[in-house]
Amino acid sequence: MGAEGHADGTVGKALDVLDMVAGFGRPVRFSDLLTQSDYPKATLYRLLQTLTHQGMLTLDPDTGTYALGVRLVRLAHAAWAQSSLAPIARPYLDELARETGETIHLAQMDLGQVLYVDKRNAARPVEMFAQAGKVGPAYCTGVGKAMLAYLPPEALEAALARQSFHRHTPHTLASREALLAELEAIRKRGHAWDAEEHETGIICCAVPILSRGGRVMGALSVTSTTARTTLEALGAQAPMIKDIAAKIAAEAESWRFPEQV
Amino acid sequence: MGAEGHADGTVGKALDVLDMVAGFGRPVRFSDLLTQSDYPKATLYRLLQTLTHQGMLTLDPDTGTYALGVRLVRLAHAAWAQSSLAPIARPYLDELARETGETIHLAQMDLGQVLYVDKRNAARPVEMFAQAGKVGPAYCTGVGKAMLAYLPPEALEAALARQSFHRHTPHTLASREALLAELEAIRKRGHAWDAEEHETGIICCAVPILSRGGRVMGALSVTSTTARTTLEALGAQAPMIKDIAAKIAAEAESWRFPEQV
DNA sequence: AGACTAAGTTTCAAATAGTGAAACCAAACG
DNA sequence: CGTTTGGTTTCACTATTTGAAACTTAGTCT
Repeated sequence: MGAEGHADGTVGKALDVLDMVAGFGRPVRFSDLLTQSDYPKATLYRLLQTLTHQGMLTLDPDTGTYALGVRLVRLAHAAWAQSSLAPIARPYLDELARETGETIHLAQMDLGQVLYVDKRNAARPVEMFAQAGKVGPAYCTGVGKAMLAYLPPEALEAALARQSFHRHTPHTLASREALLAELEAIRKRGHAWDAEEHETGIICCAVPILSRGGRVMGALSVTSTTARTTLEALGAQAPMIKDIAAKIAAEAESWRFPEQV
Repeated sequence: MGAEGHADGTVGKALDVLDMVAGFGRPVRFSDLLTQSDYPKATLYRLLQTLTHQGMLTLDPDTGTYALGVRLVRLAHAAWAQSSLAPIARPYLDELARETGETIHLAQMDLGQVLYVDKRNAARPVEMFAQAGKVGPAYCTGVGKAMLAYLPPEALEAALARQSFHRHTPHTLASREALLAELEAIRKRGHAWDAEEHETGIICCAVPILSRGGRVMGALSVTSTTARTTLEALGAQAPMIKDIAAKIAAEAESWRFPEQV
């Protein structure tokens, strides 16, 4: 993590620092950040000061460590409520979870990565904050591939450039070419598989959530294990998943959902 | 909403804009923001552009409206996990909810306002994102007063300056003086009441979560209704609530929790 | 103790990035 | 078809940001 591309302006740098702090996943000291970043000492120092003053970071005076501030949590609540599909999709996810009894994921695209914005766990009650907000790779997950397949050329290109193509399992499509072929197949088929490409034993069936104009708004998936079911059996559910995705899309449409990269 | 005090530097302004967009609670057009803010057209325009480019905002090309971006959701996940008391307090909240059967709130201080970081609803299962992240007034809520009472002088002063002292109910302490007297009483008593000061019929008992050094880390409250119970009955629970708060504090201490304003 | 080192904070002139009034453009309106 | 409304771009002016280096603590080692 860290070492972002090119941050435009002071704001970009500040946000970059924010990401960096987030990346550590624990309170960090000034010097930790200094070694990570390319910013010179004084610059980084002032950025941290500003962010702290703004409440985006908090500084523990005793240990001299920085952590993400609560202002972020507040902003995020608003972000989740207004900018993600989650609040709209909520009742539909419940329905799908009831119908299938499997794990449900709702995801959106965030800078070439998959961002899970909501989830239903087969057994447990929902625990949102703890689950949503996680990110995952796009090239080897059902939701990721479902979205990639319907991205417009430039956006796809940008997303592909950000894929790492790590071979998680023997089934992972670990090259650009293999992935492109699969995307073509997904467009033909209308839904995406995850055939143990990310984790052995885990399979899923995913469909994109498309606006009327064909814009990718997100993706929806039903996940299970090879122990419990097969790809074919999951595939039988595809029409229902597609149906739910369409309902979500229709409702989101009326909210005129903004474009995702 | 909007019209923040004085934003230091470009970063401050950008974050200010972010807050403003969040404040609307729906996608906003450029001109909506323009009328709200004091920033001149061009400045606001460039800020929006930068934020959009950074993924903190998204711009719907069709409607020309801005909404909070998904990057925030991602950041928030990290913030919630690493910087709030919530993950630590989780099991204790469960315990308290089981014991009391009432609604439980866990809050922290955010720029003079109360930020709810977790919640247990008497009946329903937890629904985090939808509930946490909300803010409320400090001067007329149990958790707010519990925290104010133990703030160091300068921080209290800063917080007081941000209170609006709106008279929500006939019981609201709607002046600085009345509030200060109550804070003194809270310190004596060791816990705070909300005696229908925010909403008629709603009462609660709240205690601060204090670090070993006496720093305010957050507050914990048990809420009920006048229909179901009385302040006195709630007061009987105070020792237990305090006990749980102490446990949370102790565990947080080992994580060396950072200072809150 | 005294000398060394690591970690964080401050300085200051140079350079860059941000500012905002005003001009411009485009689409919607009457 | 001229006008208004809403959004984008320009450009000279300025304030902010920059970062090497100097400085200050607070530990550590001998």
